[in-house]
Amino acid sequence: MGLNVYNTLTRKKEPFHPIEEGKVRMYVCGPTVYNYIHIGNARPAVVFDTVRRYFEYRGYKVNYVSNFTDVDDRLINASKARHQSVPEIAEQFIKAYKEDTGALNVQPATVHPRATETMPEIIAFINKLVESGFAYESNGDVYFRTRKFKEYGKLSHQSIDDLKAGARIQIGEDKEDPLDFALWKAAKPGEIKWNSPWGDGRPGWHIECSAMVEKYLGDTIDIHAGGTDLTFPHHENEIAQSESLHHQTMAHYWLHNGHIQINHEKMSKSIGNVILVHDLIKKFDPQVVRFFILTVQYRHPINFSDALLNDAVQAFGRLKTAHYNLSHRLNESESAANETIVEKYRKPFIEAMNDDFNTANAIAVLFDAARDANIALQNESSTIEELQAYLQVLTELPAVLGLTLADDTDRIVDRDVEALIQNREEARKNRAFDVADAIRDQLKEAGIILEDTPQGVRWKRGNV
RNA sequence: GGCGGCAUAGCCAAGCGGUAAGGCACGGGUCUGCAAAACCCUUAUCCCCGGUUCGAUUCCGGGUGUCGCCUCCA
Repeated sequence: MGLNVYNTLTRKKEPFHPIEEGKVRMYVCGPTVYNYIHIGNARPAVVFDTVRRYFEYRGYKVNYVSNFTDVDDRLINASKARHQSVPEIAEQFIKAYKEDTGALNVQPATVHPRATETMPEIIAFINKLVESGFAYESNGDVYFRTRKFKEYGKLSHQSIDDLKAGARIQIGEDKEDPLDFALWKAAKPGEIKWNSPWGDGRPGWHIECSAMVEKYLGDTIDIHAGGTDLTFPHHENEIAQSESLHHQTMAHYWLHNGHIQINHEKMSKSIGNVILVHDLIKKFDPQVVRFFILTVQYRHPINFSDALLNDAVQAFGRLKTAHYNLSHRLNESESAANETIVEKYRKPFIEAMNDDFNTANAIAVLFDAARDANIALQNESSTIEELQAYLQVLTELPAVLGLTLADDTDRIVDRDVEALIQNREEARKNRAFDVADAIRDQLKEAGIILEDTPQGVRWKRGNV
């Protein structure tokens, strides 16, 4: 069975067929860089990074493009508030974005285009729309003639007349129709601006994505993705712009991730419940945050809370412990993994991911492997090849999800600790358990937890 | 008002025609000098009412609850 993906356009799961054999062209709408990213921004980054990793795992070459919106109203407002220029603010938060997503083990995109660096293409795009009658200039602004694009509403499955009720015209706008949207906005005095055939100004939000997709990926791409809220109007508008110009499908598959909620309600500034990644990863291991995000199918909403994250800490710890205990037992020994065992978990994992990237089920396979590994670990007759296979499974499969179970703590202990462990072993041999237990308590105070196993003492760092 | 998602054990979450994966927590047990880690066992009238079917958590209709988009918010 091949890969099936849920397509917002058709509201169905469809078999995935790339335009070009063995290659995937995908575009993911990126952030507006006027602040640190919140966990809602992190979800698409993590989810679609996982999609990308899975494609690569299956042998595809992925051209992954994700933009930075580095000029818009919010950046201009931030610029005024902070008395910094728009480029300065953008630069600062692009850097922060890379740090935060990097911590979540999100790989950099193949290309991260910026709106301000795509200006010639954006202006040319608008120009062609004006020439073909799909757009018109009005007092220095340029608007898209929405009704002229007959398929408008096909992505969000809304009829144009239903949409009309919700459309509004802002003060100062001069549209022919309330549904029309801005491609270019005339600069107000003092605002950052670029020269264009319609006077100084800056691009509207939707046009940058159309221009970037065209520039970096072509007229038709495989996958276009983003948060569910982007379905309308952002993606609908992108389709209108690109397809009225190119006369061909903009993207074959439209993927949208569900939102993150706090206490079962929307995370928003007005409610004051926004959680920044920047802050969250001070409290929780970023890997756990990524793991937690992936425990839920990407299209469904996720509720966030410390209690839920703490459960995830426990769950993820179980996986890490299994990996660590395998490594400890295998120590330095180099041996081939038993392929039959590896396949036993690889197969259901792939099956899960093939079903619209069902990471929840994929993670369940990881837990099955961990349990079986623990059993094998207790069984004295287990062969090195078998144990090596479990280690392989618990390395290879998590990596597809962007997770690493390998122990990353500092394994170097100072000589005093080393000596204490030795002393305790001596004491235990002599059945001087009070002495041994005292040493164990002492080390526990110092954050080192000892575990006795048939293969000798094993230690790990831990709090309490 | 238009469009859509969701409702499964104490909690989180898969499954989506043949009487329920996985995780966290709780309780009991095994192993251990004692622990730790681990393993085993235990825990579900799948929101309600109709319908289709030999059979429905799974499909259809209705209802209730809940979340969201229709405001350049991922």
